[in-house]
Amino acid sequence: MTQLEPGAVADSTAVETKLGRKRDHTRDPEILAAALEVLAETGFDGMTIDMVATRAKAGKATLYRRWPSKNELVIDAVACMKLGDLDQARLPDTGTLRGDLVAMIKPRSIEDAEKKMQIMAGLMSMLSATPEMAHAANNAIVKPRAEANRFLMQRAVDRGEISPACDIDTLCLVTPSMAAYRTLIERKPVDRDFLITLIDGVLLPALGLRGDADPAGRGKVAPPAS
Amino acid sequence: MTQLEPGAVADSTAVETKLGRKRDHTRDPEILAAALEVLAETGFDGMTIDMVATRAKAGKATLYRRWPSKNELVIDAVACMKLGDLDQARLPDTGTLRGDLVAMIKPRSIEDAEKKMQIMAGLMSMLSATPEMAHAANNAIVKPRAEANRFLMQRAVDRGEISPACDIDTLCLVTPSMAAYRTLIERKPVDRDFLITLIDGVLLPALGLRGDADPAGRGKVAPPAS
DNA sequence: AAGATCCGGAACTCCACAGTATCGTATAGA
DNA sequence: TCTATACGATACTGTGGAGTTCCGGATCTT
Repeated sequence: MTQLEPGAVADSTAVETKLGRKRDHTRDPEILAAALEVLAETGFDGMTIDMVATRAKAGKATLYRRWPSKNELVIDAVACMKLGDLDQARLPDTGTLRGDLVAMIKPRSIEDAEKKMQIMAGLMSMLSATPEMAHAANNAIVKPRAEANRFLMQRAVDRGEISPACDIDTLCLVTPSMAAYRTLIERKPVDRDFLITLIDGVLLPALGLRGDADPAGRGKVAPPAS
Repeated sequence: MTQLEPGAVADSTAVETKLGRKRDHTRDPEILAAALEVLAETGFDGMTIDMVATRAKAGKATLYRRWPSKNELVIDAVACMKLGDLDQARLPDTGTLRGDLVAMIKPRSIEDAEKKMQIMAGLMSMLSATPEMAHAANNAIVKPRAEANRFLMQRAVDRGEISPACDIDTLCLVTPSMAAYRTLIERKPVDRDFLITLIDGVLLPALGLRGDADPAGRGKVAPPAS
């Protein structure tokens, strides 16, 4: 094809080829992205190589030139998954733990997590058979979120907002676990209300803070932005 | 075959047949049990009708005489799944919430839950495509456990051990959710230590009780205003 | 322009499994 | 013993998808 849709992915086809022998497979990103999409929509078993190829506007042969099997392709796709904006440097810092936790609830973030959960659902059948897949999936999908929570909670400990005796290692998994459960099994939406309920009904009480009221004297409760 | 293994399932084949036209499919229980076993071991997509038939020492035709398709068989198997010993009448009553929660941790119960989780993992790929399956699975596998937790917590509220302001509806889902996450995604064992950690590190603190000690003052938790 | 390289598309093979059909046999009732 | 019924085993068919091969065309190199 001579031209690409302008909207989708930027034309990266004819970039590196001038380096003579350097011809790596420049279509990899599109293909991996397509694989993730199909994975989220149909699950691993429902997904066919043709679907991925078609979605990526690639030939099936191209996929097999790069990955030896469907399994490898999916593992690669999950491993190369972009992680979203969960870098510790970019996490909110509102002065209170509740403020931070609430500030992490953004439409963008929710949507991102939802898509990841769909992917996770599609991978479930594969997890028990392929341990490396289980590992890759956990690392790419849920661990980052748990780590972000742990960071926020640890900072709250450091500033004296919550007690160091709190079981942060366990508590930072509450939100990811219950969100996963809600999406994968209950099939209910993980929306803002649900997350607020988790924060005020589980996390903060467990940390010795009251739900949506300002605890001791520490000010700065971020207004739940409506 | 003339004889059956004595150990396995009691010979229920030649029981009802004397009722003339009453010949219902007396092998159903064995077949459904076999289906659940295979489901737990290989997942829905890896499971074949032959596996189930072989496991149940039945012919493939027998399965198709009873269920029109693989889908229906699995749905039936999950729906008919025995629920374990979670009847409210038989729940522990030790006098304290912590005592009750800890008393629910029994090897039998853990093992049972683990098997259910394996089945749930095998069903995941089916859930999005078959809503009735999602519903059946949730009802049969996790809801009973959440309901048991809710019952124990509500009793604790009634006896004044914890505040009525606590978000029991959410908290009764903490254990099932985090156990599911740990089994399905982290692939770690849900053992006694983990469950105790949940009770003392999340549930009781969130309910205003201290982890492993009895809160002398039993301070009423201030209701989340507004 | 000529040659080389890579890609998209499509046709092909092979195999596993869903679902069907057939047959021999065990059991129950007469 | 004779008949009927349900079952187990097995052979068979059809289909869908993994993986392979081939070809025409596009792009870059020389």
